[in-house]
Amino acid sequence: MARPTSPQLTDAEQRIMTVLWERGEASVRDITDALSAEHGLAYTTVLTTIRIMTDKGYVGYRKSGRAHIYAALLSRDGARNQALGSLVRTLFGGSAQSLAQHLVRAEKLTLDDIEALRAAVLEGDGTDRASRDEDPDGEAR
Amino acid sequence: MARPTSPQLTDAEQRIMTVLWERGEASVRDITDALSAEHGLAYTTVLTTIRIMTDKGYVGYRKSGRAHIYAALLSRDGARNQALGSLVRTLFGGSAQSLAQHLVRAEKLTLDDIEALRAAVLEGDGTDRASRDEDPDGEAR
DNA sequence: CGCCATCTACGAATTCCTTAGTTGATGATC
DNA sequence: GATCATCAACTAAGGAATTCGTAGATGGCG
Repeated sequence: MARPTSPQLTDAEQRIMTVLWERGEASVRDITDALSAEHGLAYTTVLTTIRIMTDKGYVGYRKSGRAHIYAALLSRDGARNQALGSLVRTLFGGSAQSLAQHLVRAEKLTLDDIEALRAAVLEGDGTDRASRDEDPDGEAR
Repeated sequence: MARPTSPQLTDAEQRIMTVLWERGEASVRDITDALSAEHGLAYTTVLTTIRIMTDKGYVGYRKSGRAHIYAALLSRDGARNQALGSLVRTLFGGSAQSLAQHLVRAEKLTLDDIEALRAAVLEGDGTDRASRDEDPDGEAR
């Protein structure tokens, strides 16, 4: 009767995932170094967090000598879908359109941005979608 | 050295906030009844949660007889900005445009939706923005 | 006026998250 | 081959979040 396990990535998990998504693979040392710029985390802190992420099935690893080389098992696109879906559901009544309107009202989207959106939807309206190069994601396993 | 206080609304807080935003005002009994459909929460659970929210300054109340009538001190728009900003920062490299492109690729935005966005940005490009009736928010205190 | 229902306040129990230290194994270096 | 550095595993600690029970106050009704 306590807090249930979050279905979302926690902050610490998010930080590590971002590094993995950017690099494809990384050792705990790599991650610790990459995060040391902004967050001065101890090596063991990263190690513990990534062990939990392994338990949760978020990351996998292969052995390279004594070290483990980790890689994301969740795609960035999947995480984006998950997070966006949750946000749309809880704060925007389930309407992605409502979210987009909010971005416009908050002036986070310019007219040029919207033109680019239209170009994207017109280009990808056929049978082949998700084959664009706008943002090189898709490194799911 | 522990988890820092979340700057975001937690799940339980989010649920209650939604009720308050929809109703404007509500007693603990009202909220408990409203949430009983989906979540079978005990009266005291809601009471405790809303007490914490009061401590955090998220909600205020007025006394009505023996009961407290609560109201949100955070606007839904403010919460949306906060949550969206955080999401864009962590998962979309700070680019709202990138988020919007993701919605298009995931087919969450139709061409009509995008046309509506353009209409909105064209309409509200002057000095008067946030005076639209698309979505009746804005019930900040 | 006394009883009952309802409300708030307080705190307990539990799980989770975050951070980090200690320990034992393992590979490299000399 | 012995020592030293590095790595994973285990342990620990403390605060946050979520849930709900108990107790005291208070207002309504007979």
